[in-house]
Amino acid sequence: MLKYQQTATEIEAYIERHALQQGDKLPVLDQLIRQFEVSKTTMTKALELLERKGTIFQVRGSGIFVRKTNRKGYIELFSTQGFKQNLVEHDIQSKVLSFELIPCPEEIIENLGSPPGEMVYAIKRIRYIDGNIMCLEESYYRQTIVPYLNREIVEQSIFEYLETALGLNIGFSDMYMHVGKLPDSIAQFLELEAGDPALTVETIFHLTNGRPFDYSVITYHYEHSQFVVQANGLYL
Amino acid sequence: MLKYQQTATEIEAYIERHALQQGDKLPVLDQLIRQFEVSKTTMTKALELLERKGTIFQVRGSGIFVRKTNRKGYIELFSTQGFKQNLVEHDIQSKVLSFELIPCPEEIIENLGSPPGEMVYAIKRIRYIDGNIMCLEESYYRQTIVPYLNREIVEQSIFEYLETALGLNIGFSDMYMHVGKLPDSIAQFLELEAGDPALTVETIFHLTNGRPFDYSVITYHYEHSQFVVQANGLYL
DNA sequence: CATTATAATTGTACATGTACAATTTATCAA
DNA sequence: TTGATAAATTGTACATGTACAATTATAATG
Repeated sequence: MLKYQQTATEIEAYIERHALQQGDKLPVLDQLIRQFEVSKTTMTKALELLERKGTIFQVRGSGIFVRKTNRKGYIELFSTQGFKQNLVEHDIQSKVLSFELIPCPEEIIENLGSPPGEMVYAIKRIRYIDGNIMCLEESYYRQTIVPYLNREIVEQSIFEYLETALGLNIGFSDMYMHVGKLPDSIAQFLELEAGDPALTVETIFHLTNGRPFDYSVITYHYEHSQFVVQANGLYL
Repeated sequence: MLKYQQTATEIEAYIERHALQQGDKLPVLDQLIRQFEVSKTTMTKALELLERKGTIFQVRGSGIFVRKTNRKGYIELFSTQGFKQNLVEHDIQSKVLSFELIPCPEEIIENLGSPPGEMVYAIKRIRYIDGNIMCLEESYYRQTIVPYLNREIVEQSIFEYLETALGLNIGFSDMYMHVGKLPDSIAQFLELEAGDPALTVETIFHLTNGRPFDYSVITYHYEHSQFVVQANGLYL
């Protein structure tokens, strides 16, 4: 683990240990540097990371303050997959509806940039959050990049397997979101009525080297999912 | 404008000028440093900014590559307000339904952290994208921070006024999203039926110093809005 | 010709240091 | 007490430099 990531984790632990709340002030930068025994660069990067994550905000001339949402039960939309809720990890279960290795379907090719005839793992599963149906997920993994998957892995967290067991470096993703009426074919999986509202999120995941390896379509159960995003201005 | 922001803008111009496409390689770091005549720190920060923005991605040992979505017509969800679409700014119009200065309503107080009795500008407007109804927006601005607003400003871009005319520094925001069925009261503004699907986004905007100044609830027209987010892993 | 080992390329991590801008605190005048 | 002014505090911008890890290109080997 990189030093600035490690430092960020330690600062999070510090916040937790001291039970700091929204708006509470952290030690001054110089103090943090001495306290955690890192250089200014490293501390700055650690703080920047936490700022992007929404854990703190920094005010020049004033100090470094913790940032917390006061709402509970929201899913963090950008938790690099792996549905995390505010502070609390929740109980996520998966029921695998289908799992097969097939030639990449036409309509997926453009999203994954697959060469013709490439094989992909096609997985359909229902995901539960604390016992409630959260979403239906259909995902496609390029076998060229993910050489092996099995039903057991797919019942757990696929991404954790990719990162730890396969050592893949997940980089960035393009997400496309829209709202619409549920078609009957999907409604039945979510135990909802056709025509009910639904949020659909298509995501193309890339490795750090830019190669797309996973295309997924997630349809959320509108009653069992709400999202929080702690954003930082992009300016420019 | 800061040097690294300026540099980032110039690199964007470079990409545009050379008509670089998805996956095309930029000059190597050292070359960029010489070419744009900045230090390594500045160039790195500029590139990091563009990476967060989703304009490029960097691969160690390999190079810097441009990143572009191939889909058109999606609204960038995190364009620091000011609905921007992929590359193209679109024609945004606003119809002001109501504009008043009132004591902060009960249910808004907790979101804005207003002291009791504080006055807020309450604005309700419909926003059109290329002539189509995009969303209904209800927003509340604390008069303590935004001392003056008028109907004319509100018909244009409020945020631009805040930043340029008032010199406010917009920092970060908390967004809460959920999907549901339209109540009749809102459906009529969007020219939809009650029960139709809708995405509702509540946002609390803060200044760089952490003070919340704007709470807004936006209900999107499900047929005239879809969103793109180009995310970068957060790790940790 | 394919494979493996080696070297060159290229971006990232990290350290140190200077200057500065936004904020807060202290000081002083009215 | 109030309000302006100066000083101290504190984070950010920016420059330079070293070391290193991931990738790619090259050379050596069978």
